[in-house]
Amino acid sequence: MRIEDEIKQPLFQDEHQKAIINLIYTSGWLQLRQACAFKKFALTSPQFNILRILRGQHPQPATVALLIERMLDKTSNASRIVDRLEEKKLVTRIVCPSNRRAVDIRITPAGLALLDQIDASGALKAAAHASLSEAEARQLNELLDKMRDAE
Amino acid sequence: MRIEDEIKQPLFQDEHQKAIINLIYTSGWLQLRQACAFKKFALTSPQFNILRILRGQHPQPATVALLIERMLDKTSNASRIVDRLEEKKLVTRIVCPSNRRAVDIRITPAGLALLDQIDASGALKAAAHASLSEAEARQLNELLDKMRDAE
DNA sequence: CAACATTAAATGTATGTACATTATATTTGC
DNA sequence: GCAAATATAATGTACATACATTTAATGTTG
Repeated sequence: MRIEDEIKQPLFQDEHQKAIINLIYTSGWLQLRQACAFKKFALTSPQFNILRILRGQHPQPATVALLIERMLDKTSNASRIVDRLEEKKLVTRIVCPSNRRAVDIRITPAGLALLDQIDASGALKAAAHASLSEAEARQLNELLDKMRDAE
Repeated sequence: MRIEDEIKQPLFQDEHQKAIINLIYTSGWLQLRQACAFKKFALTSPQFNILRILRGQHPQPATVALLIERMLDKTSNASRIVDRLEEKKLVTRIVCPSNRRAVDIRITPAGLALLDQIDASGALKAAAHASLSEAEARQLNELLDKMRDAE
């Protein structure tokens, strides 16, 4: 369905304005689908993202600073998302011995097992393979990268 | 900059996965720019969106249900965003006389004046006219619309 | 080495999001 | 006409976001 019909706004100032609205709307649409997929595993999207970064580092630890650098939303509050993961025993937090200001965060075996389970469920694949061809997905990537080139 | 470099993840499962990540990342990037533009006017993005819908209705009122239908993020809690706008005297809330379950929400002259001020500042134009040509913006709109056609 | 600056994370506060529940008002069916 | 169903918004709770402030450790410089 065209964005005009989705949000019942028949007119936009121009194609750029429409693209902005469309982008934000489509991102929200996707994130809702993802959140729904994670819900079965009692995870939120940001929690999943942090777990995934930690798996990428495993068995090396990550600091909060590294998590922030790699997160999609750079300004979110990684400390408190790690709090939730720690409560669920999916990660551990240990003061870094070589720099006691930093904290080493590691994914636990339970965390790794949960990610495996999510991978196996195919929940993410379903959200990803919308109805674009590979060529169209590539074209979309190029346009988005270009869009962010503004200053 | 390519998404691989932005989030320092050199490899993706496939072009679709990458497009998903790229889309969510770019949407966040845009929303941050917009939020920054609104901050000068002491508004948040959802507050601005609701004010804009109310201006579209003016001088007719809108109900909460209508706001939800038109908002970009359909699941957000319109009631509480209207609370904030009411505190700032940018909107009024009056129980609808013909259906006392509903509430008529209207933008005030102060609200209209604020939107005019934001328009005049060109804050939104700057965020919108990223570095895409008109043809590219149109292509982006087509790809996004198509993407949402999944089931 | 002591005073100051910088770094790393945690915490505080206001706002927003997601979803369930509640409070009224209205409609519907008997 | 009244009980049950439905409609409409508000409220409660957990989590996340945005941004300022605080706490503590480490670096730097006179």
